[in-house]
Amino acid sequence: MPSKPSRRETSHERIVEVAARALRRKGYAGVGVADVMKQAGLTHGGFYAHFPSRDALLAEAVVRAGHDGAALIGRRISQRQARGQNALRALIESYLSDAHLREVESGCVVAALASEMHRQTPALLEPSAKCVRGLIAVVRQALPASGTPEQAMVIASTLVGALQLARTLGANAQGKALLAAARSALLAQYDLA
Amino acid sequence: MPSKPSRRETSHERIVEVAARALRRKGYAGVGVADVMKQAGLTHGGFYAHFPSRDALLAEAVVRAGHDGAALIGRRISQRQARGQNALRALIESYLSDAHLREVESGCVVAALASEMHRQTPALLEPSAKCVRGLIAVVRQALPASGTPEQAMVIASTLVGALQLARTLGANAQGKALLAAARSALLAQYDLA
DNA sequence: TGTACATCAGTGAACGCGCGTTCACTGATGTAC
DNA sequence: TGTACATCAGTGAACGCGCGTTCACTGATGTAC
Repeated sequence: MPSKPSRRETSHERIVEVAARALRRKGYAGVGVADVMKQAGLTHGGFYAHFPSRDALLAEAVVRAGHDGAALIGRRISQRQARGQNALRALIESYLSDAHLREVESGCVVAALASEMHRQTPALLEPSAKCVRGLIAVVRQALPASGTPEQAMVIASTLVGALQLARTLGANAQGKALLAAARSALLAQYDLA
Repeated sequence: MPSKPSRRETSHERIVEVAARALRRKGYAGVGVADVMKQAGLTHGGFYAHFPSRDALLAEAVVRAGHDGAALIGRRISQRQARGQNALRALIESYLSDAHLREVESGCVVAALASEMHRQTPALLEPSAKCVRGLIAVVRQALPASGTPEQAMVIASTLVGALQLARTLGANAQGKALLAAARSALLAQYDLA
């Protein structure tokens, strides 16, 4: 069993958690050392006792955001499955929900950052690409046994694209209409309507 | 007919063009005044004779990037149609081509910026959202007469998402495989395979 | 259990750099005659 | 067509601010006896 975490460990944890949220809300460039430390209840000077550089924090934050986002969606999917819903339908309706449209900072990191990922340095690109592969793997698991890896990639693309376009149009009628269109198209395509 | 543009006008034009490319290559935050002016063959001091602020340049650059990207894809589509290809197929194969995977700075601005758009100030969000609507309209026009606005939104989502995920995985086997999967899935769905 | 000391997480002032912005000045364009 | 002058685009130095990073110091945690 894990022993009680040290003061240092709990601080580290808190910093990464704050950064993982800031990352999704404001993008890679939007994560500031002083800001993150303040939100974690610390002063900026102590930062370098935890991380060698801002980039090192970002790398941890990407991984953390990936796990957190996946966990949130995972819980939503489980709830729906507990009510007897098919796995793929649960994924589609959770991912393309009005809630996820609004929850940028706690939602899927791929939807939050996809267009910025490819221009990051290798130290950030690698964990970011891992998040993309992770999302595709999640979709793959929700597919019926007959599902192919190619289908998983295409569904992941539609999920990410639809959420991003909807967020740009706004959490209003326009954005919600786009999400609804994507939901029903995907459900129809897999005979889940 | 338009008269010969003044020195001022050609400079302005050049600045916006450079900015529109920088915007797609490096994102909203990556467009620097000094950098853009230098690439346009000018010194940074002269910037404020052309624009009241960096934000004003960005607003023009978003619009310009939208037009430029659409024009490039438009030319590719026309070429394919001239060879007798169906409009929708031409769009899908142009947008999800290996060339577009690499051409970030001259390609579709929505794919280049979608995950950052929703966090911009209204002055930038508005033209950005217009780019999204423009892309959906382009898809709509490529659809057969029986096509619905909802179908256009979903196809646009898949195009944007697939290009972004492929770019994150890299312009290598992985990225190209994702693009190919999205291409054949969309073509199959509309009986164009 | 209590005291003395060593270790260590966190503080806050300071530094340097990059970037947006300003401004006095220069050199080129173009108009008047 | 040529000259004199006014206008205007562009130059480059300078300013202020924010941000990542450093560092000497403080106060809390925890160990030894």
